[in-house]
Amino acid sequence: MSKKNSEKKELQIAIGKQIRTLREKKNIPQQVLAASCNFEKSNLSRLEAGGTNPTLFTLKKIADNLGVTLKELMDFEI
Amino acid sequence: MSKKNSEKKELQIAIGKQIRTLREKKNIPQQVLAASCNFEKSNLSRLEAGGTNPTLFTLKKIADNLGVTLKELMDFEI
DNA sequence: ATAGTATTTATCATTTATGATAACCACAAA
DNA sequence: TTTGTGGTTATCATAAATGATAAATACTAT
Repeated sequence: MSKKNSEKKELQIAIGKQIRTLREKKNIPQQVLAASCNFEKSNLSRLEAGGTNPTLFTLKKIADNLGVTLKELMDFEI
Repeated sequence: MSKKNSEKKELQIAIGKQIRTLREKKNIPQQVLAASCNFEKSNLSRLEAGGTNPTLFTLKKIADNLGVTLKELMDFEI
């Protein structure tokens, strides 16, 4: 695995944790957040686990449905 | 075109403008930023024009090479 | 006119995010 | 036990982001 790809993976894990943290802070189940974002719970689980490199639009839907701005969603460490 | 897709397009245009604004503020040519991010100038042009919905990793590379945080990169309207 | 720099646009191949479904695990409550 | 809730994991197809190349436009300077 190249350096590039491990950086990518780290980033995915970081955003996943950030989403999970914000979601749990609001006591919203994955199912509920996923539904309001119009995606499957399985796919949100994958995202929170760091399994994908989300697009901006995906992040925007999540931010909106968590009641935070994109800027706030991006406020996490490396 | 669905509402969903026009929202997506608006978002793409907004992030494109934001990247261009930050890049021009630093007087960095597309070519140079693209090279430091390891992608083609043509693809950066496409991105700044709102032609794609970038992934988080792409945004991170751009933020890093513009000398801003992801949070700062996401500080734009809509 | 020519050369150099910056950008745009089009196109095509490849990789990957997302959509979608299903089966599974853990736990608590009836 | 069974039912319900919350979450995970695997898999597959499809849409789309990215990689890569080429050609065109625009503008400046020599």
